[in-house]
Amino acid sequence: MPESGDKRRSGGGPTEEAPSAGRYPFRDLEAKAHRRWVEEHLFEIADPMGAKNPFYCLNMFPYPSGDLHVGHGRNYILGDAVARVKRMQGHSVLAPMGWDAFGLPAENAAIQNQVPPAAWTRRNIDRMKRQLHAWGAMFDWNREIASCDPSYYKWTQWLFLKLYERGLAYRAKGAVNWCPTDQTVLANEQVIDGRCERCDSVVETRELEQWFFKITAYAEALLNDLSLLTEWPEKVRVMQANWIGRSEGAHLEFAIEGETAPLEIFTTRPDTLYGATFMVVAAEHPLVTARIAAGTLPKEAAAFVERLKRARVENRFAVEAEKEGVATGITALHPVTGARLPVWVANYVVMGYGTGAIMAVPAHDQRDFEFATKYRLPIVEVYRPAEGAGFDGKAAFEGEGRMVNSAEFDGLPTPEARKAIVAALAKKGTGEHRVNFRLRDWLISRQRYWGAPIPMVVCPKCGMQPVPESELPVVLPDQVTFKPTGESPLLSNAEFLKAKCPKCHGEARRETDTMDTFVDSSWYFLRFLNPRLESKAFESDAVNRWLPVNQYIGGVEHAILHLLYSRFIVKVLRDMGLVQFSEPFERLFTQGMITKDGHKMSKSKGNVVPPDALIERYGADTVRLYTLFIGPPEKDAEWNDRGVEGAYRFLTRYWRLVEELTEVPEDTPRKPFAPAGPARQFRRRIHELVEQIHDDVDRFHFNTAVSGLMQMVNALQEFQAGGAVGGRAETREALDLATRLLAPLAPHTAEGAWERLGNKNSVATAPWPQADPQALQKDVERLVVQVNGKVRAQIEVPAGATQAQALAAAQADEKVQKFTQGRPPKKVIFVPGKLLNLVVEV
RNA sequence: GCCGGAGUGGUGAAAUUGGCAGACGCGCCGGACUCAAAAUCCGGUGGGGCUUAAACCCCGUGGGGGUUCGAUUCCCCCCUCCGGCACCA
Repeated sequence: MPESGDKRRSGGGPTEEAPSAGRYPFRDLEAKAHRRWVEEHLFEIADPMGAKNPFYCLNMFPYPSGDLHVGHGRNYILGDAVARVKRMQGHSVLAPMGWDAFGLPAENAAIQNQVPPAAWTRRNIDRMKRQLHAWGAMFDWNREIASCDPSYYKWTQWLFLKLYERGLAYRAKGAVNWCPTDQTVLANEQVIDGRCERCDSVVETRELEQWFFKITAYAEALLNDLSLLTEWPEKVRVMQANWIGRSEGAHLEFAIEGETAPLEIFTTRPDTLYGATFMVVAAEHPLVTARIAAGTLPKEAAAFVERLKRARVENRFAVEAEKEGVATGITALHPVTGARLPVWVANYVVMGYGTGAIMAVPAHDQRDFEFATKYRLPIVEVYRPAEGAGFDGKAAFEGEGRMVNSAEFDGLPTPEARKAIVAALAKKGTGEHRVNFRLRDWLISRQRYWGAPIPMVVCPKCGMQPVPESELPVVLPDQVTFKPTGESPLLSNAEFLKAKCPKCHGEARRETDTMDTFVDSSWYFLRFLNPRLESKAFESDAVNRWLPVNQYIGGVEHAILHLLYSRFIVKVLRDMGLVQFSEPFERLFTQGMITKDGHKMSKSKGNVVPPDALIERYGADTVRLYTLFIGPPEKDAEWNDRGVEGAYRFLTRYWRLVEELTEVPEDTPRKPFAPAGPARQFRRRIHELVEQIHDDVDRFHFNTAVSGLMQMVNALQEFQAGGAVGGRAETREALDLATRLLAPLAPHTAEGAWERLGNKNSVATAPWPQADPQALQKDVERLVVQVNGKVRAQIEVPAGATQAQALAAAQADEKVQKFTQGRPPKKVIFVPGKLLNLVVEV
C-alpha cells in the first residue's frame, strides 16, 4: 500500500506489505485468545476453599431454548465484563454457568417432532455453549450443571423432602390454569393476558389436588429482609413488596343466624364497624357452597353463583366492569349492636384475598357505596373530617376524621377508634388485630413429564409417604407417551408407577407429578461450589465462604418469581442450619431488553438479530463493544446495525495505533521527542480518562466507559497528528492503559495488543490501571465566568487560584467588562477550579 | 385506580454533589484520496437572529409555576409513554 497523505502514518518508517493499514485481524485474535484462555485455565477456580479474595459473579442460568440472540448476549457480555474487571482488581472470581434445563418447550418439541426432551435439550445446550464461547464470555465449565441431570435433580428432590419434613410442603386442593386445547395445566408465567402462550386459547380455572410450598410462612421475613437488599434495584424491591402485599387490619367474626360457625372477615378499617350495613361474600365462599349443597339458598342466588363461577372458569382473567350481586337470604349479626345485616354474594369480592368475605361500609368505601346505591341498601355515616363535608351521599368518603353514630366511640379520631374498636371486640372474643398478606403459597406440582419427579409414593394402607433419601433420585423414565391428556405423561409408564411403600413395604403407587422448574432454579447457585458432590446438595463451608452471590445479573422478568423463591429457599436452609446467610444475592443487576423495530425480539415477529453473522463479519469484540455502548445497561435499547460499524471502526483505529507503535523495534531511533507541553497535556488527558472509565465501570456505566476509550484513541490520534510524532513513551503508556481498560470489554483484541506491547502474561490477569495523580496535576485551570448566572467568558488562571485572583483575572476580561459595564459585583460565587459568577446590579 | 421508571438534537445517548446542556457514536452535509465506487482520512452539524465573513446575541432538556447567583438536576401542579399490581376489603 502506498504512503498516503495520512499524517498519522508518517512516522511509521518503511512498511513492507503494510499488514496494518485498515486491517484488523479479529479472527486470528479471537482464535489465539481463546486458545490461551483455555490452556492457561484463566477462568477456573480450582479450589473454592483456597482461593483468595473470593468474588461470586453469576449470570442467571438460561433455559436452553435454542439459539441466542443479541438481547441474550447483553446479559452474558455484561457478566463477563464484570467478572473480568473483578479478576483484574485482584479477586478470585467464580463465574460458573449451567442450564435451567427442565421445562415445557422440550416436551412440546417431543410432542411435535418425536424428539426425546433430553436429546432436544442436550442439542440446544451444545449450540448455546458454542455461542457463549464465540462471544468470548468465559465461564468455569468444569462447574457446569444442568437441572435435568439426575445428579442435580436428586438434590432438588432432597430439597422437597426437607421442606416436607418441616411441614413446608403439603398437598391441597388448588385452582390451576387449564388450557382446554392442550389438555394441560399451565404455569402462571405461561398464561399471557388470560390466554395460553402456545395455542392462544382462553385459560380456564380448575380445582385440582396439588402440591404447595408454604412460602407464606416466610411472608413477613421476605418482606422485612428487603431492607437488607440495599444493592438491589429499587424497582425490584418495590415489586416484591407489592407482591407480598402486607396490610394491617383486623380479623372480625359476625355470627350467622342459624349457624354455629361465624362469618369471618378481614378489614383494614375496623373503625368503620358501626357503618357496616350488609355483608358480601365471594361466589366460592364455603358458606354459599354449603347452602347450595343443602339446597337452602334462594334459587336466584344459586343461579347467580353458578353463572359467576362458570364465567370465572371460562376466563378467570376477565374483569367484570359492573358490580353485581344477589341477596342470599342469610343474616349476619353485628358483633356490637346485634343489628341484622343481610349477606349478599357479589362479583366484587374474591375468594383469593383475605377470607373471601367483607363487611360492607358504603359511606366510607367506594366499592360498597356503588353496590349499596345500585341495590338500595342502607348507608350509615360513621365519621366526619375536621374540615369539609365528609360523606355527601354522592360518593364514599374514605379519608379520616372523628367518629359519629358509633355509640361510645363517638368523637374519637379515626386512628384511635381503630384501636379502641378492635380492643373492645377482642374482649368479647369476636375480633383481633391481624396482618394479612396478598402472597399465596407456591403451587409447585405440574402434570408434566420434563421436570423433577416429586419424591412421594401413595400407599393404599399408609397413605402419602415420602421416598427415603437413600432411594433418591427418583429417576425420570425415558419410555413415556407424550400425547397431551391432561394427566402426567408419567402415568403411561407402568414400570415407573410401581413402587414400594417405604413404611409397610407393600405395593404402592408413585406420585406422577413433577416439580415446577422454579424449584430447580431456587437453589442452583449453591450447587456451583461443588457441582459433583455426591453425598450432599452442597458443602456448607464452601457455600458460606462464597455466598451471598456478590453480583447477580439477569433480566427483570424474574423480579418476582425466581428471585422471591430463591430468597425463600435460602431462608429455609438457614433455619435448617445449612447456610449462614439470609439472602442469596447481595447485589442484583437487571439489564434492559434489546429491541428491534421497537419490539422485543421473537421468532414470531421475525425481528431476531442473531449474533453469529455479526461476529463472523465484524468480530466478537465489535459485537461486545456495541452491545455495551448501545445505552445504559439497565435500560431497554434499540438495536441498530449501523451502530455496530462505529464499534468496528473504533477497534480498527485502536489496532492500527498498536501496530504502528510495535512495528518498529523499540531501540530504533526516531524523531525527537515531542515538546514537553503537548506531551504533558496529552498525559493529563489520558489519565483523566483513566479515572473516568474507572468510575464508569464501578457504576456499571459501560456505555460511557466505551465512550471514554474512544476518546482515548481520539486523543492518541490527535497527539500524533499534532506533530508530537516522537512522543513514543507517552504513546506507549497510553496504549498500555487503554489496553488494560479495554480488556474486560473487548478481551480478544486487548489480549493480542497486550502481547504485541511486549507483555508475557495474559491481560486478563494484568492489574486494573489507576490514574497517576501526578499526571492529573494542572498548572493552569480553565474557569467559566458567569455574569448574573449566564456564561459570558472563559479565563485561564494558575491552578489553585484563589477567589481574589480569579476575580481579578475575570475583571480584566473584555467580555466580562462588557456585561458588567463597570458595575462592581454585588456578590461573587466562586467554585474553585470550575466557575466564577459575578452578580451585578442590572 | 395504586406503585415504580422515563420524557434532552435527525437518531442511540452524555452531563457522578445544583455549576459551560448535547460528551461519545450513528446519520447527514462539505472536502481529500479514486477513472469511479467502497473503505479510509479531514472539517461541519440543536433552533433562531445578525453578518460578506469572523465575531456576537437570543431561545432551548414534555408543559406550567416555584426555590436559587445559577436548575436536565431540588419543590409543587399538569401531560404523555413504558413496566408492575389491581374490585386487595
